[in-house]
Amino acid sequence: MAAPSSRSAAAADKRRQILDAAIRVFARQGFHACRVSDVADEAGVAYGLVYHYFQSKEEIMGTLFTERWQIMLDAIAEIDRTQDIPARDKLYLVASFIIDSYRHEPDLMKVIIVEVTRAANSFGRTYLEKIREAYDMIGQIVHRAQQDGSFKRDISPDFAALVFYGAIEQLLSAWIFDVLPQSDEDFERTKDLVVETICGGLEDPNARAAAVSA
Amino acid sequence: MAAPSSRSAAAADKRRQILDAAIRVFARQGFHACRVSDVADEAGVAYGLVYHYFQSKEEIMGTLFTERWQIMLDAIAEIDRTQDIPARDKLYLVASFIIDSYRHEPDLMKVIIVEVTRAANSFGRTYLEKIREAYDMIGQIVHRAQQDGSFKRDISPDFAALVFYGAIEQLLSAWIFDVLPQSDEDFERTKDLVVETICGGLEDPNARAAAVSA
Amino acid sequence: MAAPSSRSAAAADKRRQILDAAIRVFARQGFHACRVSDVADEAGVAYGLVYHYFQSKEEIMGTLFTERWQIMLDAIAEIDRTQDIPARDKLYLVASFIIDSYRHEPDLMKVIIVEVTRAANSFGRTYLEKIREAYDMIGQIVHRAQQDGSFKRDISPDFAALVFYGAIEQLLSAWIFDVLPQSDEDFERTKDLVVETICGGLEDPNARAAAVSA
Amino acid sequence: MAAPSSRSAAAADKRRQILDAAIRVFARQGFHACRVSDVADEAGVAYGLVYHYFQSKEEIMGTLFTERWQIMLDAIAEIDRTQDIPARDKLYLVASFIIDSYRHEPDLMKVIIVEVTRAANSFGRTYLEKIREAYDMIGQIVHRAQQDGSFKRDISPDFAALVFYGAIEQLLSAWIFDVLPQSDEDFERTKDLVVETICGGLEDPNARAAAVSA
DNA sequence: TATGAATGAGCGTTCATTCAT
DNA sequence: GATGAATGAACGCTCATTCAT
Repeated sequence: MAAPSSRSAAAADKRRQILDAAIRVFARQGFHACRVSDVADEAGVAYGLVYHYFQSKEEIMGTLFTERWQIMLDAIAEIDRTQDIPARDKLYLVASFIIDSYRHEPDLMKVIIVEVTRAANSFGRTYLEKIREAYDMIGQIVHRAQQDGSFKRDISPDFAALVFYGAIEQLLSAWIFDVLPQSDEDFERTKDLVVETICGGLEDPNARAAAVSA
Repeated sequence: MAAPSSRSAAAADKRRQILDAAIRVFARQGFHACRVSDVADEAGVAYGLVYHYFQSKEEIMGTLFTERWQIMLDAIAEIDRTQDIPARDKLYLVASFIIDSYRHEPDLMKVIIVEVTRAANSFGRTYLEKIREAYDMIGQIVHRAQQDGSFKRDISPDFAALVFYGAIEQLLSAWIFDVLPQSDEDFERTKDLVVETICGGLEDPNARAAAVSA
Repeated sequence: MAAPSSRSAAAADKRRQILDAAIRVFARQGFHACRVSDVADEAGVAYGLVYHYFQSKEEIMGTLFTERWQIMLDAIAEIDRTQDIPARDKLYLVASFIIDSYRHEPDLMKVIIVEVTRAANSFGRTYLEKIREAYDMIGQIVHRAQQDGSFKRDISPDFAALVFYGAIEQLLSAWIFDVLPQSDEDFERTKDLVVETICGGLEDPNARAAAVSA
Repeated sequence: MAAPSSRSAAAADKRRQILDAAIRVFARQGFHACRVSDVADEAGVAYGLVYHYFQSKEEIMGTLFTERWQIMLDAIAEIDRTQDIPARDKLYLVASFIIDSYRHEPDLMKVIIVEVTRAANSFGRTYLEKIREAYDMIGQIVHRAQQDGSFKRDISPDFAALVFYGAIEQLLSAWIFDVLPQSDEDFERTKDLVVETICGGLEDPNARAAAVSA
């Protein structure tokens, strides 16, 4: 394909600059605490240009969320589509994708988590349907695992999805709040542990078996 | 008369009226989207009276959170203090207390969850220490269960606490978003299931055993 | 005369307490920057009691000014009435009275100078007539001195009064601003010097005489 | 075209419009009694534009004072720098400059005198150092006159400066209060008289000589 | 007389959005 | 596309004053 004309390429650049600046500013100050001029300043563009590319401050946030969330939805769908791997491994891949997203783009993920998925009074409500698509796909994974007998059937898939996603989001929040260490090793161990906790449970099966047999 | 002096009683009443009104208004409109005058109107008092009892809009929120969160901390401490009941049952009681809090005071719990514990850019940061006290106590319960052998030792107590609390908060969020049914039966089943999921895991132990033995 | 009943005496006490507190508060914070409650707190009385004794915050200021200014007017009138002392000595007595007023009641004088006589946009306008009475009396002293030949006739008495009073007020301002030393000796020397300056002039008469004779 | 670029010229115009409007509004209503919207209305600009050019209402006042006071300081410095004119003539030029400032820009000078130099509790304190620079320069003029023998040495230059400036300010206040006539002739005569009073004194030297010789 | 809770108008400031150039 | 001046509605907070007790 032919490269876009330099004019539109430059335009796309400016638009991207604004979005990238918004990620940093929203992450640093929070959506409500920052001004549109802060975004423009961070992007190094004129105030009014923000309104040339976006209808409103909200639209910037919406663009950031929609772009990124769709990437995650696609990734989960891809994971789910893969045949012949156990549900536990699929959940591991989902956790892995989300945690790596945070690892590689902490500002963007912070913004999405803090300002959208956990903000029930503002964007959370607005993008509820998109957010739920993620839960639904996770629920699908659980559902199939129950069909093939690997997961217990007494926990509804939707419920399991909420618990699984809630656990991951809480871990991301802890990183965002800077109350958990964030080395590469920590990220990797967290992937294992969250899946182990949700799939395997906290209880020691031997202890239980022992208690039963006793 | 048994009633307290009419003066101080009336004063306390007005303060309470304002706090109760704030719960409803914050729950309905969100902290940032509502005005102080909305709270005053809802309480049926003059604008200025709000500032007679509270220094700022923030202080109202802080008062609501601190009051209620302390009740929860006390309840968890009490549960933890009880001897001779299994960790799983302690976690059940914790989940039960939180879920019943929501059941009986949904507006207040909505406000606390949405505006404080999940609001990393505003009150969440401010009250981080208080919030973490809850995680710590849950972590203590897990820690003792690992000591007595009932819980596996390969998951750190702090990690387990985050997962457990995150799961519950996500369930509350689902109710707040009105995407889960909220009958008494639903609340009761949720208590069981969240504990069963976190403690027992999603996987079918028999399937695993079968797979292993196969 | 019989003493007032204890009730009215107590009442007078409270009123006085409020006035004295107002002097301190107005001096410390300024009339506009302080609240009525600051005055009540300083006086150790209930908020509402201030409004029992005074119609408004302005009335407190007015009372303070009127009380004190009248004392000064009476003093100047008394000085002026005295026969057989030179005009220069009368002006010395006037300067002395004002400076001693500041020496003994700096807060009260600060309030009167800063909040009334120099506040052209508020109380200064309101009490203009009372303020001018002081100028007029000083003008009278000058006028008589011109009649008896001790003062030159080419400077109008009103003009001379403005200059004389303006000089004193500027000196008080310097003390209020704390840019001039305030020992008893400083106060005494100032009395002499301000009169010497205004009556005798800054120029060295010998130098002038020498220049003329040269 | 000889005019500056329309953009920056327009911008500068608006800023000037606001400052000029502020002079009129502050003079008419007083700084504290007027609202920012009064200034905007008087300037014929939108409310928010005031905050585009100035950080706060206080900054407008500060800008007006600083601009104008510096002009006066420069003028006094220039007068002081002139060689070979008697101190009395230098003081005449200083008085002349200040009085002409009032004559030509009465609103601005009213604002500066009433809201800054005589407002010990607000701007007066803030700009104390700048205000004192004027006194210091006047004191310098007196100091040199004492060195060359034309002025008596028993009055400290700082003291003389306060008396001189205080006298002028009191005269300006009288004009501001509208209690002195303000024809061109009045302004001119006042220049002479204030210098004659302060330098030559109120007393008739002949009378004194006569008294002494008698 | 004494209290302090109750009232509500008023104002400085912010900032998303628009628009002329 | 790009700029940044211009707009004005909105809101938190203050505080003089009133009033029920």
